[in-house]
Amino acid sequence: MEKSLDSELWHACAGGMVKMPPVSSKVFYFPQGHAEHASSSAVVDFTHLPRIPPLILCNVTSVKFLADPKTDDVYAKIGLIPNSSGTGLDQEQVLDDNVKQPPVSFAKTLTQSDANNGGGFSVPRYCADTIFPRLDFTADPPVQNIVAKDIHGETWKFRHIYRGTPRRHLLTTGWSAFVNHKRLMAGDSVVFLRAVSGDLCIGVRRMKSHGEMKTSSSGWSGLSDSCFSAFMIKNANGGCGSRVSAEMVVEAALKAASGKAFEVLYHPRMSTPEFCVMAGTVRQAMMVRWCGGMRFKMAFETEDSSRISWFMGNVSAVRPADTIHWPDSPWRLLEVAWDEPEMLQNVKRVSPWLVEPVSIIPALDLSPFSPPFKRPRLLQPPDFSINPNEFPIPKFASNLFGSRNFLTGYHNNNNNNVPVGMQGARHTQFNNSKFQSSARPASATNISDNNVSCLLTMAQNNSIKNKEEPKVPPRFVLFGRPILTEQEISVLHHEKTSSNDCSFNLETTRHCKVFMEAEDVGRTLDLSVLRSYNALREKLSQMFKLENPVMLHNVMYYDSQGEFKHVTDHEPFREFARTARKLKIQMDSTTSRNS
Amino acid sequence: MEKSLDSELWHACAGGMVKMPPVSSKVFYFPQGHAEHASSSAVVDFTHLPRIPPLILCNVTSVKFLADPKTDDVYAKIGLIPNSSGTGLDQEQVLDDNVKQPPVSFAKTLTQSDANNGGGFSVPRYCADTIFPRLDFTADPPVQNIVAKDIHGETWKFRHIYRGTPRRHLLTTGWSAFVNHKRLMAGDSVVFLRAVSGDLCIGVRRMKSHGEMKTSSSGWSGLSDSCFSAFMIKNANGGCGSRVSAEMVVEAALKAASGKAFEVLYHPRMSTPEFCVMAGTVRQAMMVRWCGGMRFKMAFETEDSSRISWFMGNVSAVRPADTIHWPDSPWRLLEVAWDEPEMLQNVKRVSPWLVEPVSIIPALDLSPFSPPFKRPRLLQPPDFSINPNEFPIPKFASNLFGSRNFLTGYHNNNNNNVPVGMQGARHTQFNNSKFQSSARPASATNISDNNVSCLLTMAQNNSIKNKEEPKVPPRFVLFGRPILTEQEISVLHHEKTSSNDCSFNLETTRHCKVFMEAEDVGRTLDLSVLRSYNALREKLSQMFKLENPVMLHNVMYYDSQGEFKHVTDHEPFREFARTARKLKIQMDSTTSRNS
DNA sequence: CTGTGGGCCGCAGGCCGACAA
DNA sequence: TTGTCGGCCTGCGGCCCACAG
Repeated sequence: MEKSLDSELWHACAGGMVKMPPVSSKVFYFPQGHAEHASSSAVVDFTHLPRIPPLILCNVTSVKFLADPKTDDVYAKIGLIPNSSGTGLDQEQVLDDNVKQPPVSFAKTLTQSDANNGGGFSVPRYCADTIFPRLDFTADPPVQNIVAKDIHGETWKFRHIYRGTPRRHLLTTGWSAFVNHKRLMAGDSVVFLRAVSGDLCIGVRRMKSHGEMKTSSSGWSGLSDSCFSAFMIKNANGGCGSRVSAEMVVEAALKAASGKAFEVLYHPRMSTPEFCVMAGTVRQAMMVRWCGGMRFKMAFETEDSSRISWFMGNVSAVRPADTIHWPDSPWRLLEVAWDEPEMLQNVKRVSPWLVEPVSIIPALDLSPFSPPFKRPRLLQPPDFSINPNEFPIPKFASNLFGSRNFLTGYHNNNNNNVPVGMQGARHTQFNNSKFQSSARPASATNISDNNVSCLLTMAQNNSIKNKEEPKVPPRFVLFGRPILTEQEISVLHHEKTSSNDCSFNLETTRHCKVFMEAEDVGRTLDLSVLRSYNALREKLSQMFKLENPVMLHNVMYYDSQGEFKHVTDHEPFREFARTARKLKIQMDSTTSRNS
Repeated sequence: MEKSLDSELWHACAGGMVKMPPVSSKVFYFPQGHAEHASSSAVVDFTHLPRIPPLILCNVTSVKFLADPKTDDVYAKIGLIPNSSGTGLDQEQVLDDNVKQPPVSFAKTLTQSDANNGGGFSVPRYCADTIFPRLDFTADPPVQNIVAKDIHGETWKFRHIYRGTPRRHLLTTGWSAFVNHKRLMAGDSVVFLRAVSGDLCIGVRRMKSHGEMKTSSSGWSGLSDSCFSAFMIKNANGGCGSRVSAEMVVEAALKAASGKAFEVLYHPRMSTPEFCVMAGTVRQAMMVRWCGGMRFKMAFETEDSSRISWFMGNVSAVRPADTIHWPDSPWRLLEVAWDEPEMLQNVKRVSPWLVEPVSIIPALDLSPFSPPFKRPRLLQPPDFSINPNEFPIPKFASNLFGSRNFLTGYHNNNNNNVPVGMQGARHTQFNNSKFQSSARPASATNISDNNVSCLLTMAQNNSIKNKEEPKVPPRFVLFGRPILTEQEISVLHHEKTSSNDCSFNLETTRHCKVFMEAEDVGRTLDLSVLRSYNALREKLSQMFKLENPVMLHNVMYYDSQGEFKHVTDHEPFREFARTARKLKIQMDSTTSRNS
């Protein structure tokens, strides 16, 4: 029943930043992080429990790669046993596993055209050339049927054709069925992968929901606060039972504290930091003498999961995240001030092993443009005392690593308090000198109302655009859903708030497809052919079978650039119709509803 | 959030046999019945709990009529508080509530054509005439939009048109949306109802799944064993969380036993008997000196939920259903042998208040034609001892009811072991003296073939004629009802007792209209135009789509004068056709049934 | 090279009368 | 009286090319 799925495809779906600890390796388990990860909006309450150490060294006994049967959401079940003997592989011993090349894969974020019900998928040439079976180009047109397995091992057939002027690769027949079955939307990604077995695989990566924008005003998916979790639970309610509950956290933490074997579930795409971290990684990070003002960089996945981006900031304080319950925990030990604070509003604290010190020069010299962190914090005692019983690593013991550590050379060149905390093989391509030369504080963007701000992504060339969200009454804000399961379709019903007022939540997926309550599933509203605001009113009136054209109180949408827009009859409507990605419409139908 | 829904529509959806106790009335709560009702295939386990009385007198503090938002499955939430003071209304005080006429409603089981995505719904004329708003027949075609509210108050709009050749009423536009939204299939029923407010309502009654037929080989839905429940749970699995769980039962039972207020959920369409029964009903039933061999009848809902039918049987034993856990419980006290055992295979035991003794004459006097029940059983100890603490009603204490009891006179006249156990308001129109005066053994009609006989009642003018049943094996005895209400007119069904043998119960009302089983409801058999016995045979054969003319073993009827007649091909048929009021026909169709 | 728009075609949804049960 | 069938029409899904960025 619970068979570990294909690890290659699993990792491709999980994203580039996810590295699962190998079996037999040593990790630190963080109950705090586990609680954060739990899909319960209520904070997991440890107060009534016996004291639990903030981090527990464990051996990894098993790792199962799993996926939600409905949503294809990947997650892992990790078997752990608290390690008192010190056996097990430390990080450097298992590098080979991590270093081995992943199989060739290609991820593409779906465009409107890919995701709309029009039919086809535009295959990037690189993907067709390197991953798909070779076409016979002597045929006219060159065409073949390809078969791809999804994460569950289900096979999907697609017609792959090379046609059009100019010629391009397309998936036609079969694609629409895949999109509908997986309920993909523009913005989601598909991953094609040629497994080492030779099988072609296809995976799904959901967009980090639009709802996230509203809740967190962050388009970033890397780290985020627990308010995210609240959203995702609600979202996953109708779904599987595989989410992490508060009870599971408590159970795991108690077992860990008492030395018993336990299991944890980890959802790599849930936007909370890993809570089972390779022991070596943590140890290295904690060898750094963290102090206020230190400059660092940290990797985040871009919104479309296609790339990794680095953000920079300064440590503004070093102190435990929860001084009451976890006074001696290194979890989220660092309070940080980002160079681009608007982008990462919800990331106030990070754990040391997630960041990498970059600055040779102490941060005290920052220019007036830098974010206003509090100087007094810099003067707080910079050394954070860790209970040596739990964390028996000397703070300045880089020499301990000796020549076995691939970072040694780097260390030796920077031994004047220089923080070092790289993790895994991920950053080997980094050219430090280059990075540091370009690292400078960004200008601080002042945001007046932080309840309604939105931040978006994300440009071609790794540059970040920031857009502020207009202030609107919250009831009109569309709370997007990343996925519509069969169950959820009817959740997306219209809500009759009063006798004369209907609020419809519509989601345009793709181009013009509108998901509505069950009876109207699949009905399409072709925004693109509508030339005017009034045309929209009439069209909606038709669709909902209202006797008179609806009064639209409010139409708001996110366009393809992630810009939040408010539509009125005075605005250029065509632009709306062309670019709307998600919208919410507040209708006033004083007439009763047909059908 | 949890607002009680429209009671009229709720009752229409729940079915004709469901009577909810009014607020302030007194009921007996049966933990055993509650456990049976629980949607858990695992038996609720009371063994580890403190002893709980088998029945607990409670006051009804609230009744909320609810429906599952997804499936429209109706259920009630009943607030109860154990009654120690004896306050609250007893049954007879609330008769008025029960007696009031239900609003006019019509249920139709969906045909393939109705449930197709082809589009429309064929409206039976009766429904269109009596329930829908009147069409303007001067228009061509006559057409209107009708609006109906579902159980949640949502409005649905349908185009109602009168067209086709020959003309018929149809619902077109809007119907498909309704079918899809409610996920209706052929075999499910819709209920149209004209509320007292004047609103048109539309409700849904799901088929008691196909599986049931196989599981139980019973088309009846009234009472059934728990094997039904197991199936229905499975059916409802995807549904709401409002089902009754074992935990809820335990909680309710504990609270009830300790005198605390509690709430129960009751799903009327789950095919388990009510476990909150009007106190008066239970008391009356328990005043009967139940003993083996007693003859009774019991009402069941027909498969299509459209009508109520009566089955007869004999009490084969009187003893608690669960001698170990509930040794002194009246719940399912009677072990019964049905006249038509194949029909009710799963109903082995019933509670006394669900059945009604029918025979005036002690079963000992039955003629040799009578069914061969075992004499020894009659000699078993007939008195069932009930713990007086829990059930403080003397067995022969009709005097306790005093003048408040409408049955008192009747009791007094029949104190020689005569079973009496009338229930509810159903029989209030019974005129006892009249009944008794006319009660005499009918001349035993000697029937050569005792496999086929029939008997009926009836009269024009509210007078009741009592006819003794011919002595025939009980399985073929149809027991008519003293009064035909408008509802009851179409009580009919056909029972396929074996592969080659169909037995049809037909009831003619008024002149010549014959209603038949679900698929044929409303089909008329115009007796008056039939000139011969053979014509009847052919006609019936047509109606039931039999390949050959049916063999009529027996046709018997009461005419408008209440005379009992036996029709053969030698009898004057025309007279039969003109005067028959009720009849039963036993067919022999050696040919198998079409369609 | 690849995203988007529009044309076009086939099919399913849905309304109809014919016909027979 | 009403269930089912086949016809017919419309609108949507889906495949195609043109064109532009």
